[in-house]
Amino acid sequence: MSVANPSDKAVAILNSARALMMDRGYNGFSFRDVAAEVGIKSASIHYHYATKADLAEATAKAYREAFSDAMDGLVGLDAPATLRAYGTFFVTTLRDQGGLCLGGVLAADAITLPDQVRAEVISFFDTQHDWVAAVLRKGQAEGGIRADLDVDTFAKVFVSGLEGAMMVSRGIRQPQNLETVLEHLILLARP
Amino acid sequence: MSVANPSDKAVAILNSARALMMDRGYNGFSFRDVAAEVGIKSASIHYHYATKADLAEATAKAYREAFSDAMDGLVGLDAPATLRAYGTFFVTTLRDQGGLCLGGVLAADAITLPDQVRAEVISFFDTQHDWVAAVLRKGQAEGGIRADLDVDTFAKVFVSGLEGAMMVSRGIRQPQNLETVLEHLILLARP
DNA sequence: GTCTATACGGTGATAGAC
DNA sequence: GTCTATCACCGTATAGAC
Repeated sequence: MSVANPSDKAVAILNSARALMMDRGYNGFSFRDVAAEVGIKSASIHYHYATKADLAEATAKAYREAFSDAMDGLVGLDAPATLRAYGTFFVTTLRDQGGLCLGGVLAADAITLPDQVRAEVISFFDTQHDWVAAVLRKGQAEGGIRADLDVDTFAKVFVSGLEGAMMVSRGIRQPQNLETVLEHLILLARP
Repeated sequence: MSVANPSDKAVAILNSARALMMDRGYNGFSFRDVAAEVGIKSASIHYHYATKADLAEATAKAYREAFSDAMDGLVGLDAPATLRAYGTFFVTTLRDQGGLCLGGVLAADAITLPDQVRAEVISFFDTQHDWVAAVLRKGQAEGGIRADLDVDTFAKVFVSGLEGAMMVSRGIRQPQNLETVLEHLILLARP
């Protein structure tokens, strides 16, 4: 059922673009790739998204919002467990889809991105850094996080550590390396 | 002077390919880009390197060897200072050339890489992890590194943290963020 | 060693029929 | 909304003259 507002096809295109970009980056996917997955012709995609920049921008925005919703769903856990659940988003993506974080992929491609997509990347990491820092701050108050930690800086180490570990782990064909890095990062934050 | 063994042009092509790949990734540079920089036609590149895969492989191999030589030059420093000098390789690359580590860029592009290039990526990170772990182990013996640290795991956190921070820092247009992450990683390793 | 010329597939994008 | 047809590139790669 459901009335399907922004058109089912538009959503299908967005999902396909997201999966392809997480796998191969902005320069590694084409309208024809998306068309083949969705079951339409590449020309038809332009009806929903005028340009590749528009498609990538919409994809990045939807990803950022969905990621924020997922983070907001992490309640009722102490700080270390929250960090673990957050990191498990990355672990699951790599293990189940073989893909990277869309934010990280686009950051790597940043130089070649249209401005509007680049702006989404900046917004994505601002959100991530702020959210992780807030978790750490609460953890310090509860005693689960080292009291002498600079939370804003450690948040950046944590996020960049996970992003880098995703790429390196996939690159060296050792996906389980990501989990190792995640657990060690959490360990470093504990008292 | 100098007799110039592997042909000056071949070296110039390699250097151009390295800079372009560090900036835009494997799928973001072309034979025509290299040709324009070196001052020849793109067809002439094929005389030195038959295919793009061959060129990328040779570039990655030269990068890995040059990086190893640079690491071997870091002697006479204690462990924290060695880690700082190592991390400064990354900081300098980002600040002076605006480029990323070639290993990290290729890891991000790993899915789309020819096998021979992918193999170089694996070799690169094996070298990095082993070298950093050895520095940490020596540091533990000297007392400059936390004795309870799992050096093999922290080495991976350190390398992935720098790789991720390079991409994120450039992506959000805050290159100085890389230095912040580097210093914090060193701090976390100290007793 | 480098050139010109060219082959040939992939790419984003548009026009216009249905 | 989706299609076919087409465009104007750009990509790697090759053949053969110089």
